[in-house]
Amino acid sequence: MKLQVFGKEYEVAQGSSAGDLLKAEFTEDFKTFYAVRHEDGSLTDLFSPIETDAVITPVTFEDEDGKKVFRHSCSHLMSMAVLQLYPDAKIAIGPAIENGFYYDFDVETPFKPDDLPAIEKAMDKLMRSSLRPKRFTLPRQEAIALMKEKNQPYKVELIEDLPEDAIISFYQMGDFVDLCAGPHLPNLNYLKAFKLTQIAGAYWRGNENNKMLSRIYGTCFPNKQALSEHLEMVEEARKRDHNKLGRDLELFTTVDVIGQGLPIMLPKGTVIIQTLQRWVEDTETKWGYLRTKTPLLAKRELYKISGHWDHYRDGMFILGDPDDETKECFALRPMTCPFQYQAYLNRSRSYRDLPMRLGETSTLFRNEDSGEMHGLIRVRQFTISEAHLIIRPDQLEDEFRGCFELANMMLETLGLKEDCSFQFSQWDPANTEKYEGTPDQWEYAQSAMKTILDDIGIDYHVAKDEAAFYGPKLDIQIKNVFGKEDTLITIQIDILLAQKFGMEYTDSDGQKKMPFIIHRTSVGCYERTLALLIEKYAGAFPTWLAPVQVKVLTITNRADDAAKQLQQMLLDQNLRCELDLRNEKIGFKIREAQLQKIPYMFVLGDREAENSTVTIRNRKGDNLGTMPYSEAVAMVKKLNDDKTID
RNA sequence: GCUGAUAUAGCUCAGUCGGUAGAGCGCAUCCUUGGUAAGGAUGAGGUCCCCGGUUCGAAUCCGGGUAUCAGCUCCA
Repeated sequence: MKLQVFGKEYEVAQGSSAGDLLKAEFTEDFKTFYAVRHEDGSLTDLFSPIETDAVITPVTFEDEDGKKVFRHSCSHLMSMAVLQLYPDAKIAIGPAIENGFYYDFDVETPFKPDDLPAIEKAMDKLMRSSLRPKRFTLPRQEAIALMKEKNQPYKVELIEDLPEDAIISFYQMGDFVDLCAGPHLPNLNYLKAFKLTQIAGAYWRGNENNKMLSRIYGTCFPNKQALSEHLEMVEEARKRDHNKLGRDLELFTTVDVIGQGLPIMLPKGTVIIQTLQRWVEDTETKWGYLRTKTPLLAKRELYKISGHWDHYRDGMFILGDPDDETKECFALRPMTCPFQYQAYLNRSRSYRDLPMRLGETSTLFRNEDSGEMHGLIRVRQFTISEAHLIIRPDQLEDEFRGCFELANMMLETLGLKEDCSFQFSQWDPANTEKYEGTPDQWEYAQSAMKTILDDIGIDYHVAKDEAAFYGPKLDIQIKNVFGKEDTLITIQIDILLAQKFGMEYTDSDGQKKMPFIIHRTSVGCYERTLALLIEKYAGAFPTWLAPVQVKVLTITNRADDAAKQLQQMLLDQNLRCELDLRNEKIGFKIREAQLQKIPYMFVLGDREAENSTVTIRNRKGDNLGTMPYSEAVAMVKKLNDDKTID
């Protein structure tokens, strides 16, 4: 039998394993090999016998697949340790994930953080026992019988869901047997550096109607140093967490009497949001948008027309009894669409009026479940730069492209572009109760969007069953500091709602026709955008966004009048400036300004004041030299106006 | 909504066995008026998250709520 590794061919005996060969030929590297990948991409264990000629590549920790094998093996190790300590535990699933692994258990009382050290200790002991896993397969009925015998009902359920002809494989280490497709490390003693990181509840099979299991998360690395480096990195990332940093920098706060998901923007946070908002509104105006200002609430009847009453009632704040048809009932708006359509419907429209781009800085209310809120990322009231473009069908491509370009320009200006990815959110034909419209209409809208996206040439991934109920979306996704992904910007094609609202235009041929609508945002909702900016810049915002752009520090109070004069010069240029006239040492004042992450410090003593000059320091503390007031002000003014990412 | 954890001064935290609370930083006042990472002194500041219960007595024990955090689920 022939095995080809790293382009070289070896003759091996029938029934020997890839590991046997690798161990003999690559003694030095052998310990870094975790499993092998075959030409078709499939993975097998190092210790499984090879049945046919094959071309194999060893996978290592550097390899995504290798990481998975490594960490999945560690989840088995943990599961083994848990069963040792809690023999009655029922084991569910235990995959490798992005930075580690988890395993779900059904136990009498959920695990507590205090339980983890004991589990880690048991894992350590098992690791040192140098157990080698053994793989075997069973026919379906025997597989079920084995798992019943081991009293593992979740595994029985998993096997029952496998196809009739599936090969059902198990891995055994001592008494511990787990249903598993593999592959696994050849020996437990590879797992020298692991750490159990947290405990959480998680529904069996991710369905909230199922029982909640107790999940233990962990991570592992090939050596202790890599593990501690990783843990340190996570710790560093936590320091950028907007929910902590944003409060420390006095950008926002929350109060329990106001309620969950309802942050209070403090003056500094408000300045950033206001700066963003003015920029977005001005830019949209330049790009041909008109603006509306529509009510924050409406009678239930409006939402019945739009479909929100049927599709989104649970997510709305309702004022009044929704079931009493004899009385008025209002709801706070969860989006602006049906309100803005009324502006279009104000009079009859001609094809010459289109495209009509209606923008609104709109505050929305969504009644999220209590556990969903997170800092400024997920809130119950937020403000979004929303717009609806009412267009003729022949304008769809140009207008969609325009929306994309606008969003792209804004992401670039904010410096967030490099962190974004694109998601094409489509409907699910199998889940029709969630969506309005016919399959033909969806087919039309989705293929139109696909053509445009392919034409623009962006890299996107398709997400089924993620569309809006009225149409497909291009979602621009961004990851926060913990790697959790959220939608920042969305551009949606809607060929359904115009009809519901009786929106039409008179075409050049005199016929009444139905317009298409593009729903879109240009930057994400301001709260979420602020959160991401805090994390992106670790609170050290580009000068144009910084809540305080310049702090004027005096070395002696003899410079106070000059400092006030300098501040006024900055304020006259619409720059944001604070004074620090306290009788503190200048080093102390500089340090404090640095902690506040203020981009520029203008340091003023009486010697400078005499000549109307000032010494400039940046937020790192670097001395940028001494220059006349006018020059210093102009420098900041330029950064501000150019929206430079400095 | 679900599982778990947490809640003490503006912030970070300590508070033993149930006996009405402390530190550092910050803040205020005064001294210091200076040259690049914490000058000195003095002082103010607490509904120990809220409501109930047990107790002679609750920050502490019990129940219920609220908020915050992590994760799950959800995010039209």
